[in-house]
Order: sequence, then structure tokens, then C-alpha cells
Amino acid sequence: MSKYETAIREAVTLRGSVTVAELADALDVSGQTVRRIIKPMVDRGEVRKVHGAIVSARSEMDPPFLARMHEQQKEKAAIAAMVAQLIDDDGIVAIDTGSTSAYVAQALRVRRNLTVVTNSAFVASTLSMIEGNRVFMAGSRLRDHDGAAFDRAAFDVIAGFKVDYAILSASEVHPERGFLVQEQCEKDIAGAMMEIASCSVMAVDGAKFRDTGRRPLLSLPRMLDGSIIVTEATPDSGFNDLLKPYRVEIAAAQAG
Amino acid sequence: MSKYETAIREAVTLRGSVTVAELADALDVSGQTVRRIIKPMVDRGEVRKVHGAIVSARSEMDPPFLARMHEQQKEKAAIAAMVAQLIDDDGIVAIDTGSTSAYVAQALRVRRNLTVVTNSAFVASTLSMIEGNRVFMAGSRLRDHDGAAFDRAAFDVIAGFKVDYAILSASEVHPERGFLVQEQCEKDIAGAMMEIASCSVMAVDGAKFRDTGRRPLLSLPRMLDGSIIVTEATPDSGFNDLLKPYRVEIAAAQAG
DNA sequence: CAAATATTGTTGCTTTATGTTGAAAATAAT
DNA sequence: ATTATTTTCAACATAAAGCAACAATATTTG
Repeated sequence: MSKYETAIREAVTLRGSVTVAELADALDVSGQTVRRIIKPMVDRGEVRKVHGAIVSARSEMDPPFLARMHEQQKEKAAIAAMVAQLIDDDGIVAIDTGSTSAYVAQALRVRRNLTVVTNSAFVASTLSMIEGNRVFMAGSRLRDHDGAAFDRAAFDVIAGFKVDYAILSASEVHPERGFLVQEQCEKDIAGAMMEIASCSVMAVDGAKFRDTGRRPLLSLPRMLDGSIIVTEATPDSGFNDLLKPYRVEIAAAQAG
Repeated sequence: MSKYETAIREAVTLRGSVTVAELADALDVSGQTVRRIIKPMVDRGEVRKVHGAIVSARSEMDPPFLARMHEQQKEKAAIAAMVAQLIDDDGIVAIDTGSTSAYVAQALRVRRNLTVVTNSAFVASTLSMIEGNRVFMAGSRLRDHDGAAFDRAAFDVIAGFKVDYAILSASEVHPERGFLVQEQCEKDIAGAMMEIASCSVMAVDGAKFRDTGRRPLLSLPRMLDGSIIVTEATPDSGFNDLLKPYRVEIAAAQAG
């Protein structure tokens, strides 16, 4: 077991895939060494190796939800890593549904002793596997393509908490209308999470600032001043007014 | 116990890993001394030692649950496939926690329009991704290594259903004591699921018939006559009495 | 105070990890 | 197809870390 193993594991879980050269650079060792360290990890099945890169061992799943997991993959991984940086060990967070939130959940696996309340079964499942976390699944009736709950019980569970951060996502960002989601129930859950949070964290990839979806969308309630927007590209100046009350964090394409 | 121990512990937890040379420098002692001090700490399991460094003992990520996902992998997959064969499209099932159940959930992705009630976030997440399924997550407070709920809400949700099959698993099978699980709460959930089911399906791999766990185990309530046992190897004749009231299905080891 | 005990540093040697080189394999480009 | 580029792998040389035994120093105990 090498001292670099945990660093490699983290990089892989966080980013899904990472090249040998990147790791060599990040760890300040030669590529050959990286390969040597990785070999036993592959044998143990902790990571998978393809030509040119090492990728997370987690395989399974193809459904529509996970399809979206692959759009803007690198951007979302970078954003998720930045969000995970904002959260401390022992933190208390609420996390909503959405593919970006799924990435955030993956990234948060490096944190310890988290208390998490979420209405997404995927997020709940991911984070409850981590020893020491306290995870609460809000709601029981799950929606059939993303495994999220929006029933009465979900609101009741959420309302019983007080969290440091509400980690939210949106389908689109509009200069005047703000952060938009597709359905009323998503808006309601996001609102409920914002209400119990000292601070909201809105995680949206750059594409959300450009997408001009034709479908009707609903605006989320306004976030508290001082809330944090995490994205991977500096938004167009047209968004200045909208973003002024907030702290905008730009996630770097990321080194190790 | 050396006066340097707490300093070392702090350095390790703080930084995740630290080299012997760094510690020697910081504590102003020789490297040999550092090794000598660390030796008993390693024996006690407080820290871990690798060539070149001391690393935190907190095994970041080898959740016992996912570890078990890989034991008896082929057997469990065969059993799961057989269970999935018993369930029809449009079926209504309850599924409990456990690595075998996780495989069953995977296998059940080939079925359509299932109604599922489970106390496992992993099972819920897996099956809710399938278009057309109705999945209910029973419970909100999730246990931290397998993401299963055993709280009051879990029982309430389960009690509100009536299902065709309760798909259960056990830690061990004993000729006289029957099907055994490790904890009271697991027994209770299994019992609750059996009560709402017309028929129970017990999925246990052959190893469960042999394992002679020394730890104290609890017997599950007796299943209805006609319930189904699915395993991959014909049980020893010593189990004849126990299994007589049931239908035993032997899953053929499958390709892939 | 002296003897016993524990702690630390030093030395020489063994084991392990790492970087470099060059050839083979795989992938991409033509 | 063929060539070019990148990635991987094996082998060797070297540096670094670990280890055991001994010597020197401090600490406790009778």
C-alpha cells in the first residue's frame, strides 16, 4: 500500500476519470510510478484502467437520469469538487435532486461525519454508505426517473431540520427570472431547503446560463444575500444584476 | 506511551499522511525513534504505516456493505436472476436490506411497472430509475454503512402495503433455528414485510448454510408454508426438516 | 549513590520505491 | 492499409526507507 493511494482514490471518485500523466504531475512522481501504484489497486478492483487513463470502478446504470449524468460531465465534476471544498467535515447539509447534485454527492464522499437531508434516493444511497455520516431520506414516494421524493412526508422531514448549507441546482439561469426549474414540486422542495439553511449553494454549470429552453420554467424563490453560486465559467455580464447579491465561485478545471 | 504520540496522532489526522522524516524533523528526534514510537500505535491500529509514510487509519472508503457486494458475487447474481424470474411485470414486492437484495434489485431492472417498497436506499435508488416503476422508500433515518432505514416511519410505510412477494435475505441458515439475522431491527423489518406479503422469497447463497458464525444471531419469524427459498446449491440433508414446508429453487450458475 | 531500566542516536546492511531508458503495444492520423 | 504519436511495460541503476544491533545518555528504583 502506497502513501499515494488515497490521493489517487480521491481524484478518481471526484473526477470519474483521470490520466496517468495528470496524476504523475499532481503527485510529483513519474508516470511509471503511478502505473506501479495503480496496478494493485486495479487488481483489488478499486479503480479501473483503460488505455490512457484510470477511471472509477463504479460501473452499472444507464437510465435516463444517468444519461444526463454524462452531459457536461467534466464541468459538473469540477463544480462538485468546489462545492465539496465549501463543506467542512461534520457539516450539516440539505441536497436536492438533479444530476449536478448527484455529482456533488459523489464529491462529498471525501468528507466525514456529515449530516445530510435529501429527497433524492441516489444522493441518500451514495452518502449513507460512508461510515460516520447521518443521512436522512425525505419522503417515501419516489419519482420514477430520478428517484426523488416530493410527497408530503418529504416536506415534513425537511422542515424538521436546520442546516448549514442547502445545495441546490437549476435547469436554467435567466438574467431576469433568476434560477429556473421545470416543475412546481422541484420549486417547492428547493424553497423548503432554502428556508432551513443559513446559506444556499447553487451549483449550475455554464451551459445553464446559455440554454434557452423553450419549455415553460418556474423561478425559484430568491436566495438570501451572501448565498454562493458555484459554476465553472465566468457568467456573461448580462447576469451581473442577478448575481450581484451573491458570492460567485468559479470552479477551476482542476488539478490534483 | 510516549510523549510524542499525541503530536503524531494530530499530524496524521490533520494531514492524512506524513513521512517519517517530516515527523523526525518536527519532533527533533531521529527517524529511528519515530519508527519506534509508531510501532505500538500501529499495533493498536491507531495509525497505519506504509513504506515512506504514516497514514490515517481511517480507511476512507471500504464500506463493509460494498465489500460484501463482492463476496459470493457470482452466486448472488445467479440467485438474483432466479428471483427476478419469479416476479412478473406489474408485480408488487417488498425488498429488505442486504447485499443479496442489492443484487436482486439489479436483476429486477428487467421487469416493468413494478411497485416496490423497501427500506434500503440503494434498492430504492436502483429501481426508481426504471421508467414506469413505483418505488416507495420506507423510513428516513438511514443506517450509515448500508443505507437502510429501521425507524418508526419505515414500519408505517410498510404496514400500509399489501404485496405479492416479500424478498428477504439472512445472514445464516441454521438447521433448527431457521433463518438468522444479526440485529433486532433487521428481524423486525423482515417480519413486517412477511406480514404484508402473500408469499415470501428467501434468497440465500450456499455459503449461508455452512457459515457457523460465532456471533449471536436472531431467528426470523417462521415463513408461511409455500414460501420460496432461492439458493444456488442444494442444501445438505440436515436442512430437510427446516425446508420441508417450502419450495426450494436452485439457481443455475450462469454465464457472464 | 549505584544498579537497573528505558530512551535515543549511530552504524552497516537489507528491503523497497523511484526514475530512466528503450522497446512493444495501442491509438490516432494519413 | 501505413505512418506517427502516445501509452505501456520491462529492466536496470540509484536513491530512500526500514531494520537490527550496539553505544550513549537519561530516568527510575532500591
